[in-house]
Formats: sequence, C-alpha cells, structure tokens
Amino acid sequence: MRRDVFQAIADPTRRAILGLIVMGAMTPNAVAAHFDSTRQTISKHIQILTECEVLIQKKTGREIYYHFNPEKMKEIDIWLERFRKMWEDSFNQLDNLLNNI
Amino acid sequence: MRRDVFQAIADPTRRAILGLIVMGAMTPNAVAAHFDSTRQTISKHIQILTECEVLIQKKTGREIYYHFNPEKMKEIDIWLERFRKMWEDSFNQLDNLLNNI
DNA sequence: TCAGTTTTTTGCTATTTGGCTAACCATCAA
DNA sequence: TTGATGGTTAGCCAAATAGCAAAAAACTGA
Repeated sequence: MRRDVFQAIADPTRRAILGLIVMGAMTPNAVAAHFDSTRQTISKHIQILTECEVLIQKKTGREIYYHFNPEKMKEIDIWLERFRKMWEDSFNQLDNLLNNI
Repeated sequence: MRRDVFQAIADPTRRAILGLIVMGAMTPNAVAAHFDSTRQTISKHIQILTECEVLIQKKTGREIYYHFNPEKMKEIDIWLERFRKMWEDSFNQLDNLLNNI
C-alpha cells in the first residue's frame, strides 16, 4: 500500500479537505459537513492523509481534532524545487521562444 | 477519465520521467532506457503526462521529442502557495511549540 | 517497393481506488 | 445504566489504474 504525499493530494476531495484544515484544526464531522459524501467516506480520506502524516490527530475527550502538518507538505515543495527554476529562469523563456518559431 | 497534473505526478514512475525530461527533451525510447518497464508502459505514462499538458510533443521526422512544460507544473506551485506560509511563518512555529507541550 | 526502426494502439489481466451501507467502539450527559 | 453523539471499521461494488504482449502505424533509407 503506497502511501506518500503525492498520492494523497491526487484526489480533489482530499485537496479540499487540506484546504479546510489548513485554516484551523477540525473534527471529521465538521469536515464532512462541507461535502456531499458520507462521514465514513470523509473519515477514510482523513485516514489516508493521516497515514502519510500530512495530517496529525489530537484527541480531546471523544473528539479528534486533525491538524495540518506543514513539514510533510514541504516535501512537495522540495520536489518542485528543481522544476521551479524552469519558470523562474529567464533563459528558459528565451528557449521557449526559440522552440515556438 | 480525470486527468490533472496532481493525478499525473501521483505515480513515482511519472515523477521520475519528469525528472529526466526537465534536463532536456527526450524521445520515448530514450526515456524507456532508464527504466525496467517496457517501452509500451513508458509510452503510456508519457501519454498521460502529455494529456494533462505537463509534457509537450514535438515531432521531428519519425522521432517525437517530449519537452517539459513549466506552465503546467506551475499550477502545483500555485496550489501550494496557501500552504507554504505555514512553514515560512514564524508564528506557526510558535504555534507548533505550544501544541507540543 | 521493401525491410527495419520508432512509436502508438489494442486487447487483456490484476490491483487499487472511491464510494456506499451497516455494524461497531468510545465517550458524554441524563 | 441508557440513550445520544463522535468516530472508525468491515464488507461490498463499480470504475479506474498500471502493467504486459502483440499488433498496427508511421516514417527512413536502400
């Protein structure tokens, strides 16, 4: 069972969940209220996000608050690093120009 | 058939292909030489990357050179933007500290 | 034209995924 | 203790995915 951050953010629902939780820690029920899917389905998505540690759970009583973990998301940013220079590099823009002749 | 950049980079083989092609445009055969998979399988991966426009094909004779398209990859960078402040923000580091008490 | 090369397309598998319902724990408040 | 609430797990299904082998295109060069 491959469970890395890249696979985690491949699903649009999971990206939306991350977009919610980054605003502030939430319980699964609170998250599910924003979607049409059942609580069970959302719970599964949250579980996948937790398994690859992009979310961290903190139990308080019977409620579980899920927090966003910046460190894991950073991995994507780091991977993106070597590609980023392609759109920041002005030489590349010249290269694109030449290729489009 | 969902075909976006996020789904495209979910597969480790496709990430590796992108890592190769960003160094310089390549033909499918040249790409396949770097992997254990068959040429057909690599061709399919390249096709998926092309469908979501993270690769662009340029035919020269009977050879097809695949080029990296920075613009599409940029979409990931843009999506990441709102999360990025979480690991750049010094207040968040304080927040992490408080949560770990 | 014809043989050879490069690349894609076409089935065909096995596995994974995302979604559901129903059942199951754990905890809170009467 | 008992019912309600918060959350996960189990079992099932349809669709998508990744991989392969084999066939078909498309082009090159003799």
